[in-house]
Amino acid sequence: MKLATWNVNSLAVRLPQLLEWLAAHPVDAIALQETKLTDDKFPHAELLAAGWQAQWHGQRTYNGVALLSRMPATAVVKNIPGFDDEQARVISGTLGDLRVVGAYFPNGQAPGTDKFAYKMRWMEALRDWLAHELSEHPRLVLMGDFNVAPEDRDVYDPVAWAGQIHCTDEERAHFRALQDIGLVDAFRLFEQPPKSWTWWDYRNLAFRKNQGLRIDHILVSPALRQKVSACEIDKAPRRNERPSDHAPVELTLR
DNA sequence: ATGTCACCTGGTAGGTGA
Repeated sequence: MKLATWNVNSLAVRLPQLLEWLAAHPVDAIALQETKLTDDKFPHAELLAAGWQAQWHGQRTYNGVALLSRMPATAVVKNIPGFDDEQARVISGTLGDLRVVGAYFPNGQAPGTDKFAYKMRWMEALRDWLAHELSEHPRLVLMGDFNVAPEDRDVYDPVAWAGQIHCTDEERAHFRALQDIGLVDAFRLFEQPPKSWTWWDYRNLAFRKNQGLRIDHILVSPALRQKVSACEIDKAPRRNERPSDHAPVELTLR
């Protein structure tokens, strides 16, 4: 069983690259973020023609998430139940005996802003909801663009980024709160190359200089931890012409 | 290098968000 997550930064622009990547990577499901499409514009016919079932939750201009899978997802839930939110950021579904939660965490802009406060509220609501979900779905995967670099080793220049958005103590505390309910960062279950990032700014020749952050993650529940056999970042799509600023992350389960 | 990209409005440029 293989799962993946990818912030495509506009599915309208990136659909050909997504289909190309999926054709070369035999995943069973992929969570997408920043589709930036209203639901009526979602390319479900094109995806179906390529063999992909899809569930989606979009909005105009910003955000938007989707869950593509070879088998149809059941018990689909959009956003965080009980958390009133106009932004489309979460989509969940069941695949076999696996509960999959795909999420696009708020960016947060900068500490002290309203958007940062929203990010903190949102992460707290996600954690509270997932604590309950885990009791009903022991085999659960949370994956997506977390917009949090959990540790200094997830940042190309931790000194320059200290206290900056994605790297603040508050964001990292909320990330640890997800770990406190049992979720495990699958990437860190394995020895990984140093300077492993999932996002590189479009500006400043950041990708060429490998100046990035690891902010896209796949977290697994305790029941799945022993089943994880690999977790890898695929940098290759970041070298495409007109790439997303994020790379996909892939998980292999026994 | 405040260096790009995507999307919107309302156009052939400027603002917002990331």
